[in-house]
Amino acid sequence: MSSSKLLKGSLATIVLRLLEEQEKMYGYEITQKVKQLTEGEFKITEGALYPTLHKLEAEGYLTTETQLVDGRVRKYYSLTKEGNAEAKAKVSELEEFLANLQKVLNPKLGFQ
Amino acid sequence: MSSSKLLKGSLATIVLRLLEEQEKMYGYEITQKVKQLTEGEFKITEGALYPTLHKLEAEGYLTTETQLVDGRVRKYYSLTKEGNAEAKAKVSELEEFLANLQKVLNPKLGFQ
DNA sequence: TCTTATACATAAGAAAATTATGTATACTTG
DNA sequence: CAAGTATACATAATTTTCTTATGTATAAGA
Repeated sequence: MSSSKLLKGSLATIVLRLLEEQEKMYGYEITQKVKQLTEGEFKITEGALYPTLHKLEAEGYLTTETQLVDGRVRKYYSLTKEGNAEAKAKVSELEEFLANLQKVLNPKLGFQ
Repeated sequence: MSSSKLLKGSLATIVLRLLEEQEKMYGYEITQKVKQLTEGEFKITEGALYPTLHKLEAEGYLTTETQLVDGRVRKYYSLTKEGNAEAKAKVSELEEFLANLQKVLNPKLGFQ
């Protein structure tokens, strides 16, 4: 994820979350969707995305299906049953993390 | 930061933010403060914290002052003028990042 | 006396990015 | 029609930022 180099470790969660919302997505589509949702702020790099997709597939969370569209290959990814559970787990783990991060960033009440 | 291995890249921001709130803090104190603010959820490891403090000092964002308290050495860190600006910059950068992350995690309205 | 807490530090290794590079097709524009 | 941009995949080298392990040292509590 470029454009801020923050939040390393959230890419897999983002991918899983998007696939909860949309049955099948291919890599390039994911980069464009994230770009669109964040109005250009997040730019997922291919060097980060493809290894992440391959890893999630190797772990059994995603399955693939290749299609030829307009003379170009597209590799569609979908959640497996385990991937669905993993998506829920990762998203709530991330949300808990973000809630705790807020506590540290806004410690107004925490300091006496 | 242990306990979730998420959010790599936010530790320096957390340190700068805490020092905005509290003039002087020493390393161990920072680990305890974060632990307290997150009710034990974030455990900043020394292997992550000390190199981060040293880097921020080398970059001119922090100054140090060593004190001997109860027979033990404490190295207090404070924000420099540049550190103050960097703290504001890093915190708002992180907050923008979090806002964008929310857009991706809750894309209900983004999908047609 | 032994364990836990306080307090610093560094080194080896792992994880997860960035940056660079490569291949290939389709579309647009001068 | 040539060149650049967009689409679409992939991998390798490097960098950043952690975790884990280790080391030193003092103080307090059991």
